[in-house]
Amino acid sequence: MTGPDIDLGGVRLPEPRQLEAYFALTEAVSLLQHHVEQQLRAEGGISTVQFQILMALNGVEQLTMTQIADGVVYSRSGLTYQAAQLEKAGLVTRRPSPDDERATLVAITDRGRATVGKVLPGHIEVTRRLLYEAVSADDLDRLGDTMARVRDHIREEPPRSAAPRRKPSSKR
Amino acid sequence: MTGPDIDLGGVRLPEPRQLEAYFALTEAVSLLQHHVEQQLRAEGGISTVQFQILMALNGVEQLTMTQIADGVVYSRSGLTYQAAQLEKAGLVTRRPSPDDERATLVAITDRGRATVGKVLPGHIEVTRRLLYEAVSADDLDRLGDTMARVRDHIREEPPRSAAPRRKPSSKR
DNA sequence: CACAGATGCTTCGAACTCGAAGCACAATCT
DNA sequence: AGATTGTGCTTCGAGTTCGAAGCATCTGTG
Repeated sequence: MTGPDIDLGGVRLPEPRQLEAYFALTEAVSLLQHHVEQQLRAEGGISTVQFQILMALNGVEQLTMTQIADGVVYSRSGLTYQAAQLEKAGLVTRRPSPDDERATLVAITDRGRATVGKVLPGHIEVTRRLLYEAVSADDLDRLGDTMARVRDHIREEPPRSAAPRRKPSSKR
Repeated sequence: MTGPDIDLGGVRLPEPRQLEAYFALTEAVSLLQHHVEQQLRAEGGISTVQFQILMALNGVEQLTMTQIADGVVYSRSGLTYQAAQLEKAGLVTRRPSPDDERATLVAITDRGRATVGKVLPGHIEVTRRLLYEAVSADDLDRLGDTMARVRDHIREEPPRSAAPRRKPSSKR
């Protein structure tokens, strides 16, 4: 996996190709997300996070806050805030779990489902126009495979809250 | 999340493969950016945006706010805020352009360069561990090509909400 | 030159975000 | 059981973000 890197002043820099891939990746996704945000706000009055929460709830009966947070890359407190917003807008309901008094069960309402239905076409249209249109079906497949692998790889990362191994490891 | 033939509000969704690619893409990048954010904050006390701004300024002598904004996906007002933060921290300088009194010229300071140098190794390490490690050099090349194409494609998009090319109605 | 519109940036208000701290309930230990 | 530790979520404060509106300057046209 580790290609031949350039050693420069003790810092191993990745090859230009690697950097290029990384920058293109983050920039393209930023641009994509920006357009998506606009569309969701304009057509449904919701944010991307809210849309993601609604999508997570759409197929299932209900989820706890923790279960939602596991699916969405988001802070717990931020999720609390957004869940409150969604409840205020009548798109979800919240109630304490009967099994565990600490847990909050969140469920999507008919109105929430309606909002998803109203916003989804435009969302798909945007992604189609910006993403699918730019790459071949074949490349898109490969892209999906690669990013799924990256996603799983990062998910498997150990929590780095207490392991700052700060060692240049004198291998010179 | 649901079956193969998803129909919400009479909308036909793209192929599952396409959706999978899109979701994997956004999720993986979100996870990656989260880790990057942590590293930059911990080792250099700066945010991702600030890092991007510094990186944009690193090679050149100076840039206007607009030029920076063109490179970073970010709102103008947000850029003003962050530039003020960076100036307060002594990492950049700001001064009005001699050519155009409206324009603000931003330049990185030695201290700014030092911060970049301090933070870059860790940044590279994180991307290596999370991204490069998960995919083969070959796939990474392909990924870079694809995302560069997507980026350019989106950049070419007509600014649908930014440029009011049609406002002939009433006089004011 | 006058002046209307464009351009570059900042200010403003409101909304959003995060981590730390807090609260209440649950599980585990002795 | 009582005490201790863990878990699920919310609250809180500080900082960040955006778009709209505002200000100053520039440019094009007559």
